[in-house]
Amino acid sequence: MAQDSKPARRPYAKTAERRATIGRAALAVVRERGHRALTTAEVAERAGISEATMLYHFPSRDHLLVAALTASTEDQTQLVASQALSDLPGPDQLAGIIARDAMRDDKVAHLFTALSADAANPEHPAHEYFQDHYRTARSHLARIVRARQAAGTAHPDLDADAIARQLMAIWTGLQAQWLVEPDFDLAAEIEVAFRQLTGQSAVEAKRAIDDAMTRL
Amino acid sequence: MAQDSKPARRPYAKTAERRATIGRAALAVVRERGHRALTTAEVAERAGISEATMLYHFPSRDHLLVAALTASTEDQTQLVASQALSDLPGPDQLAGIIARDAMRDDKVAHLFTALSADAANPEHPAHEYFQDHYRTARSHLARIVRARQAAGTAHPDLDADAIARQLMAIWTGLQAQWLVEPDFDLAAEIEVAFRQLTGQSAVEAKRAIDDAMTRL
DNA sequence: GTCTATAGAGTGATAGAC
DNA sequence: GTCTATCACTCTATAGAC
Repeated sequence: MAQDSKPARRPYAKTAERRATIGRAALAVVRERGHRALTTAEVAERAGISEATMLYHFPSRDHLLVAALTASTEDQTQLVASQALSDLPGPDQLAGIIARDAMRDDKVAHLFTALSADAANPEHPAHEYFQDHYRTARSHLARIVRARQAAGTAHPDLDADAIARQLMAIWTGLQAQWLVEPDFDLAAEIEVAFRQLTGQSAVEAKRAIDDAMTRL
Repeated sequence: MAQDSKPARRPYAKTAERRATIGRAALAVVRERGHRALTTAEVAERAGISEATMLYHFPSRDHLLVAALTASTEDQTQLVASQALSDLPGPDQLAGIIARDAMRDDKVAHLFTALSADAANPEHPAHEYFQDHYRTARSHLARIVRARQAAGTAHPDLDADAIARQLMAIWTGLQAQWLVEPDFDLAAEIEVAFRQLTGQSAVEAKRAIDDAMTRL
């Protein structure tokens, strides 16, 4: 591997910036019109560049939609961070915050659900995104569950990884139902389900047993 | 309402038949090529009619996809009925049977997930289908949960309707995850989650308490 | 109800200059 | 890296005769 005689160019910083700009523009379009109405032309216009240039950075419309989702994920992370939370926030609190945001603006949730379906195709740009997203979210949730187990507010026998997968499933599943029939409180239902699955009730049952034993 | 002088034509029986034929044809295409590759031309060819005629019965490709899903639902009902089940099969058993079928042939599951996303749009033909589907499936599951509560194999304090919604959510949510990363046993995970949510463990905990009390 | 034939229609994506 | 201009097009969906 011979070294190049010239110092390497580094346009990458600028590229990252531009990609971010395009991603925000795509997200803005999704929020205003919904992902179905997003066209490459409009995103390019919003980003202040030509369509061809944009397609240089994101080679297809689908890549653009994934970029919008990625930008939205950053916003959600910000949102959670902005909330004053206890030292050890439960999975239900985290999900509740994000779900309440989704209820205010369902366009992004709609995009999420649509792409999660496309992601089944390994060729689709959303495939890799969702592999990462699920993995990251699950490990995040599992860590929280383990912390709560250590703190005694979750049943110690639970398999944190298995529970994390279930939490993600019920979260996305309820959201998909809610998008079709928004006749229930999505955030509240998610919180209840999360508490049930993280074994709050099991812990209570165990405490009841312990109490009974103590009274012996 | 004056009566017609001529006896009314009744092409409707034939129409229903034809619609069924087209639905099966659409399902066949989905199973072989996946819903993304389905074209109106191929479905018409399989059904042995012209494309225009088919579009007379199903005015758009999306209607066709919904018809395929409907046909598949019939098959699932058949499948469940064909199994020798105990008098009071648990929700986990029912879902397990269908999920195991989905693992054998993921094309229909993929279609289901994709349309469930489209169903968020009230204009989309899948909207009504999914409203019905969710409602029907939930009431079915709720009935089973209530029966099990009566039989003492589910915790009596559970809200059957709320649980049913959670069951549907975790079912479809796990399936969506599995389509992206088929690295776990979908049916087994669904069964475990169903048992957890229908309060099997809560019942066990309660029994432990009762046992403890008895030993007093 | 069924068919032949047609065309709309929007859109994603590319070639090639600067 | 950026832009102008243009292509390529695959399907869907309709018009209108039988």
